[in-house]
Amino acid sequence: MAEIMPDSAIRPRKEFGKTIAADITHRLREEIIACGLTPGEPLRFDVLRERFGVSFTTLREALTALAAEGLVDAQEQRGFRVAPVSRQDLVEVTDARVLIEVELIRRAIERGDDDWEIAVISTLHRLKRIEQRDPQHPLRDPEWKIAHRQFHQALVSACGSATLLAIRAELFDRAERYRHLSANFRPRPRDKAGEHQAIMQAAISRNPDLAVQLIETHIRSTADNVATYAGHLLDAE
Amino acid sequence: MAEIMPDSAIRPRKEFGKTIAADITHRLREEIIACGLTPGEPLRFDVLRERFGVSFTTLREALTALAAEGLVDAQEQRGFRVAPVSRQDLVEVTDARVLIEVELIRRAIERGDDDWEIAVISTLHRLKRIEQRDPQHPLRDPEWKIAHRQFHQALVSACGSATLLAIRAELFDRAERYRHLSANFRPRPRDKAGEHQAIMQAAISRNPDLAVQLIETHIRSTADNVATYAGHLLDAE
DNA sequence: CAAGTCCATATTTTCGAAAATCATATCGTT
DNA sequence: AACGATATGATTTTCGAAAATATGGACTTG
Repeated sequence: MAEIMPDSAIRPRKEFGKTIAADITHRLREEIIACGLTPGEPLRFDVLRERFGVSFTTLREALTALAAEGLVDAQEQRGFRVAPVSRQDLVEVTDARVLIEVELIRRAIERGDDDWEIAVISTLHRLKRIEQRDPQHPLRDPEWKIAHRQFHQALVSACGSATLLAIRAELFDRAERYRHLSANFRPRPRDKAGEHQAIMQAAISRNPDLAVQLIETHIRSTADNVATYAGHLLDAE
Repeated sequence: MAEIMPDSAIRPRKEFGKTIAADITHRLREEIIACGLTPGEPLRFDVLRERFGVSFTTLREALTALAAEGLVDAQEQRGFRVAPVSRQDLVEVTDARVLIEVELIRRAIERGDDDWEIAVISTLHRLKRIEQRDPQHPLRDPEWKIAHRQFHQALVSACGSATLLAIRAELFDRAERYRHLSANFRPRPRDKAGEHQAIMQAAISRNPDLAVQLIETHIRSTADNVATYAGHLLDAE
């Protein structure tokens, strides 16, 4: 009973954005990234309308925006569906991330000022504190996810290019969905805390070559993990 | 009289996409790229509605999609406007294009097969034929624009990453808008035909280092040209 | 039995009215 | 006159009904 009750009854209309459409976009994005909606699953208006308590039009706007981000697949005249996953797509996202993130970390190390250093250090600090709380399943902890995202965001924030940062953010979201996909099957997270610490130190000590190498390894090994433990989900489509 | 008449009276409803929204998105995109709409100009629903003969909702969907592409600026609760231009943005777009296009041309040269070679050669051939027709103002010729776009697209098409190709396409559009911006003030186009020919030959003869160098020069010199001849428009904002 | 056609239903897409929000002008107060 | 509050008009945003399109099943035909 309570599950079927529309959100509008228990939730304020606008949480994240100033418009309902922006709000729904945000909530749908989070849900797709967290694999609360299965990759490839059709996104029917009736269902979503009931769920979020908004109109056709507003939903359409949100879905259109997410389609542009690559999290939703728009099939003209045949509706929308959650973007499918595949080995090929995982490889593409991983390669694109490495290409861009490597460049951005170089620029950030070159240009970063005191504020940047402080942001990197403090976001890592918060991430570590949250990790102590529940070292088992970090991806299930919304706060860990936010802190993790903010640490990686802080690392490259001083790169000087809003354009590349926006592209990076989209790719990060798409990669995070794959991490969630494999989270249930992964035996135990590897030593991420140590990796983050090493990346932070390479960045703060202005060692671009080391930072780049650590970041690339970080991204690729995460993707390898996904391919290993969620392989059956990637081939099924 | 005839100018004020809505498009719906003289134009089929759907030209490019299967849905009206996709169609409007396409037409608005072309118009923004061609600077038929001034950078920074507010995009009022009443005006666009009259012009394109569609409803609020459909327009909103198109504008949302273009906002995700970076051609439109969405100001929540205060409508949309054509994305502003600036020196900073031009530099960012140029740098991002170089970063990505250089990588893609390398991959394409490595992986391209016979079909790729044929596509590169034939798109260049068509571009040259069109250039002979009207060597004065290529950017004003819609066919030249399409051929030019298709040649550059063909060059990287064999890179193997749909993800990076999509990002590249967005950046290409944003850069093309800057070319249009300066087109009216540029005294005379430099030897683009020769540059394209050289790039084609470097690609077909599988010389990645040369191709990369030529592409980077091609992109940067075009951007420099824009900065020179449209400088007054970039500072004004 | 395969393949095509037509119809009924499910679903998406589009529309214009209505609600919400913002921008501007007006007025009153200090 | 300067400032803040408030009302008014302009504009965006949201909604649910209506139109358009796709889907699946029953029926015919070769």
